[in-house]
Parts: sequence; structure tokens; C-alpha cells
Amino acid sequence: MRKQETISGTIGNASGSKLGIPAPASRRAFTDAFSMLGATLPFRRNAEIYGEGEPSEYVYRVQSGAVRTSKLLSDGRRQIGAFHMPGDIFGLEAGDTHQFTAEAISDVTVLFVKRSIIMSLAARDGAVASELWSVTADALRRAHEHMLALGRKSAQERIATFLLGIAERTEDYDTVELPMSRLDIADYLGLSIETVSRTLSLLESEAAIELPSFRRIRLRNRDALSRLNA
Amino acid sequence: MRKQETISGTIGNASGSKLGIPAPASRRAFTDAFSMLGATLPFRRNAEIYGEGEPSEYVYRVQSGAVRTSKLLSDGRRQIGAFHMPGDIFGLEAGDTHQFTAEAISDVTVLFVKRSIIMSLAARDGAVASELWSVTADALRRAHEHMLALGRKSAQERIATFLLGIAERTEDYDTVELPMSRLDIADYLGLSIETVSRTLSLLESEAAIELPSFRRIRLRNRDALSRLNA
DNA sequence: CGGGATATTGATTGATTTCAATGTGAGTGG
DNA sequence: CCACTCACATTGAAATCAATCAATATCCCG
Repeated sequence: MRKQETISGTIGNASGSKLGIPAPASRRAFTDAFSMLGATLPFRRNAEIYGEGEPSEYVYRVQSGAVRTSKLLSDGRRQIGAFHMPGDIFGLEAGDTHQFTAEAISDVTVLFVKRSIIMSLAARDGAVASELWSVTADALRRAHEHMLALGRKSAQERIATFLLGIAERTEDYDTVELPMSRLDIADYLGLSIETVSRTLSLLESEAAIELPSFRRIRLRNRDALSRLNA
Repeated sequence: MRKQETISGTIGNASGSKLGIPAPASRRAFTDAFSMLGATLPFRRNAEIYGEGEPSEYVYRVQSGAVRTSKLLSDGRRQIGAFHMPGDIFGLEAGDTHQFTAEAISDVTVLFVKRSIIMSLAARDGAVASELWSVTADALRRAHEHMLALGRKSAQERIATFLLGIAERTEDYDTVELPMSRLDIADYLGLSIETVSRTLSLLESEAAIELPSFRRIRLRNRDALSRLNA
């Protein structure tokens, strides 16, 4: 598998990013263009959407399901840069080839638009250009936040940060439905699956969370998690 | 090897970033605007240029010297996101407040321009908007590359990646003059200073590098380092 | 030529990984 | 509907890499 990437962060709602500049009315020019121009494409669980090193011809938006973007080292070690949830843009990168691999975590539907179309649209329409920048700058902010976790946080802190981050964009404020496997979480957080598993068990034993099933986590004590969020 | 920024970002020559779109003539519209409009400001070694959480009123370009941008955890653990060298843009972020602290590593001179001016310029001039996006997308690419190092690389691999990345943008292809301390390197690579020091010594004992003085490193065997670059 | 900051080196500890079973759950076919 | 199976997850024990604790050593500065 190859990889490339685009936006990172976590599950960031790319379209919700804010401009630093007063451009309120134009905030959705790019997003709207996507909705108008985008064609729909479905992918099965684990299918590759694009691979690292491939020409980056299209830009994507998650319609339903979840997508991971990751990079591999030559010996197979993997770093997931971001999980993309519905509404998130991915595949928008500097350069002509994807720096990441994008894969479907669950069955997903994406919208896609030719990159060249996005770019020429941006060249003509300042509002589009502005939102285009915002989406990228927001991804950068999340990437930086994640660097802090990877470089300086303990396993417990990384898990706590991850859980709170996911919960933020969940309907049910307290119960998180994870679309991704433990391995995905491990590769996102720079840990082994065993450490992820052990740390979740530990947090459960401390009554910070509850694990009703593999893919479902109930946050019982946000304060405890926030404290770990350093 | 070319001047690809592979690494860690840093020191990236922001103005040299490539668009994915044919926009050759406009590549320096933003950079040029900076040169025209920017006011000069000097900072002493270790002086703070701006602090995390402060309103992000200006955008900066390094004129001379080196700058680090970093984030702190509440207990003082620090992650340096990037080192900025002459020509690099920094301080350009999503949102109205800085997500980082920027400090002078050595005595530095920076150019700065009001963010609002940059933004309205971009709104009017597609070439500026395009380069603005490129600069940010390029920073994102480096951040992602660095995430891979922080999440998945060993100490030796991180150091090798770091050295090759810095050497890429050095005049003298073989001898690297480090503007930053071991502590800065450690906080950039997510290691302790002792591990940085030990790893450099190890690489020296393997004849991959030579350490004529604290701040100077000679690369004696790039292949050995590249092998570690995974 | 000192002196403090910065860096190296050594010894030890400790968090996380790795290796190794065991457990659990969802899907399939009888 | 149940049994089987395979992928995924948990748990345990041992090994390992890097952090921490602790002295020196070196460099740059005045």
C-alpha cells in the first residue's frame, strides 16, 4: 500500500474551519462547489482510494463512512496522519503526487472533484481560494496538535486526547462509536496495539471510561480524561 | 538529491514550494509582496517573537538567523514544530490566535506584514492567494513527514532524518552548522537531550558523521544516514 | 583565565514493545 | 439455530529502547 495525504488531524471538520479574515459570507464557497461539481464514488471497507506516490488528480470529500490517510516506512511501519469523517476534505496536497495513501475504514461514499477544476475555480474566485486556504490551514493546525501528542505525550495521554477528540464530533456526547480498529488507533497514536488495548483497560479500571464492546466506548469521567489531556 | 523538503520541516524554503497547478509566473507574488510591504524587526537570541494564544496579527518571514515555533504542555514539556530559516514564512495560521510560540534561536531579523493586508491582497490577487495556499500546503506536507518520524522512527532514525534534512538546505553540502542547541533538537525530535547526544556520538563512532564542535557536524557517510532514513 | 551554560557519558529505572497465549465476536455454512 | 472459524482484541511475561538521575567535560563569554 502506498500513501499520501492531505489533511490531517483528526477527524477534523474541514469545512468548519475558520478564516482569520472577515470573509463570513464566503465560508462555504468551496464546500458548495464540491457539492455541485462532485461525483459520487463508493468504496468497500479497506479499499484503497489512492496510493502514496500516485498523481494527485482529484480532491475528495467524505460523504459517509470514515477514511484514513497514512504513510508507510519501507519496512512496513505505518503512521496514520488523520481520520476523515463525513464532511471532511482529503487528498488536497502540495505537489503533484499524493504524499499519503487513503483507504476506506468502513464502507464509504466520497465525492470527488478534479484538482485542476478546484484550482482554476480558486484562481477566479477569491471566496473559493479563501476557503481552500482555510481548509489547508486547519489541517495544518491539527497536524501540529498531533505532533505534540506523538512527540511528548504518554500512552495514557494520547488515548485520552484521542477519545476526547473523537467525542467532540460525535452526536451522542458520551458514547463514542469507533469506526476504526485497534491497529488503526495504534498507528494513529504511534503506539502498539497491545499498548492501546492495555491503556483502554486501564482507563476502564479507573472508571474513566466503559467498554461495552470493542467498537463502543462510553466516557464516564471527562474530567479524568481532560486531566490526562495535559 | 534535490531540495525536496523532506524533512522535518523546517527550514523549508516556503517560497520555493511548488503548486500543483501551472502557475509558474505567479510563484513569487506573495513572496514579493512580503519584500515590498514588510517592515524589519530584529530579535535577540531567545527572545519571544510571539506567544501561543496571542492574537495572530502579523505574518513573518525570516530574514537572517533562525526561529523555532513550539507548543508547550501544561507541565512544561515542549514540542518544537519547526525550525525556520532565512526565506521561510512563519506565523501564518488558521484562526485568530497563534497556536505556537515563536522564538529567536540566534539573533535574527524578520520581516513582518499585517495578516489582514496579506489576506486582502490574496482576496484581490489570485497569484497571491495561490502562493499563500502553497506555502501552507507545503508546511502541512512537512508536518506530516515529521509526524511519521515522531510516531514511528527510532532515535537513530530521527537523528539521521534530521541531519539529512538540514544538510539539504545548507550551502556546504557536507558540513552542517547547527543554529540550535541539543535541547532544541531534542524537543524537535521528541527525545531527551541525553539521547540526542548519545545518538550523535554513536553515529560518530560508526563513522557516519564527525563532530568537530558542538554546533558543527560533518556528514561523512550519507548512505549510512540514508539507510537510517527509512 | 574563570565560570556558567551546554554537552557528553555512565548507571539505573521505567514505559512501551515484543513475544506468546488466550479470549471474544461476527459471519458462514451445515 | 448452532457450531465453526477467522479476524480482532485482551492479557501476561520478558526484553528493549529511551528517559531519568548523576557526574564530569567542554565551550563560549566576559
